[in-house]
Amino acid sequence: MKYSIGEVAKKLNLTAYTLRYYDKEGLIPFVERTPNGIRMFKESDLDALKVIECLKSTGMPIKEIKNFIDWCSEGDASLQQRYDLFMERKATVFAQMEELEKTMELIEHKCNYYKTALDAGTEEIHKNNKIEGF
Amino acid sequence: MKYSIGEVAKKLNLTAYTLRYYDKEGLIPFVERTPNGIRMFKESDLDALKVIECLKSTGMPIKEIKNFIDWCSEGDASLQQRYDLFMERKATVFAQMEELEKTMELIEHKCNYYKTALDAGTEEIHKNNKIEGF
DNA sequence: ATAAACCTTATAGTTAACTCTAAGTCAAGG
DNA sequence: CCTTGACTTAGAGTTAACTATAAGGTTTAT
Repeated sequence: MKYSIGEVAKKLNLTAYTLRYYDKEGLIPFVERTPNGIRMFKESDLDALKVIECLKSTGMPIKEIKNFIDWCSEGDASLQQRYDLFMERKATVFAQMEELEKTMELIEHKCNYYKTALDAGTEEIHKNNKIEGF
Repeated sequence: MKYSIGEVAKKLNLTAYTLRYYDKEGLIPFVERTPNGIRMFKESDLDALKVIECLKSTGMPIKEIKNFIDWCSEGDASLQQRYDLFMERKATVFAQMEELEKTMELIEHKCNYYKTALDAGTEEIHKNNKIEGF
């Protein structure tokens, strides 16, 4: 099964513009074309795009993702680099999770703060509390 | 205890440029000045900045954060809006956590994939596996 | 008293990641 | 045959969030 750029855009919740931009940036050099130049995405191309989106969601910039794509076409010589890359990403994502936990704690604290204030009808209820200044 | 813009920048791991930018965007209207116009940050201003950084880390754009800051100076009339804002943020952060879990799963899968390939000396080891295409 | 190290303003420049426009090609349906 | 709609390219425009510059003022240490 092959897909047009519009179909892939829909499937992956991207735009055709974005996919052409990725192509221009060298992220999807493996996508084949019809004789008249139209991109034909294979199933494996979709898998690759999912990995690209995964890396992007970890905050990796497109230029670094391109390095990884380049390594992929270098074959076994780059296996160590690619392993290292994912191990480093794993650490990054772990740090992001911890960061997000802390964010959640403050958000929940604020939810409670405003719930209490709302129940009391005024924020004054917190004004004695030296810890909660804002 | 009062702090200069440079001290606050260091404390919160921002730059003085960023803090002046926040001020220009109306994020910190409560920061007072010396008679000759120099910003003097109070302890409570640091707390406010921490909340701003927290909201920012949830992906909230600066203009929306400004709305919240405006609500804060409106007093009790905006308690409901502020409560709603944090409840909505809570849902957002929860969704981000779930997203990050999925990302982590794919990353860990890739770590294993490359570990196996590295041990075998070649990526060929995965070529029979129809599920793992990339 | 003079240089270093801060601060101020207004405004211009940068960066990443899109996002869109213009001009044109191509295949299918009425 | 001709229109519709999806595709192509090159290149320009957008946006958010900084980031830096220029020109100048103030405070502190020698």
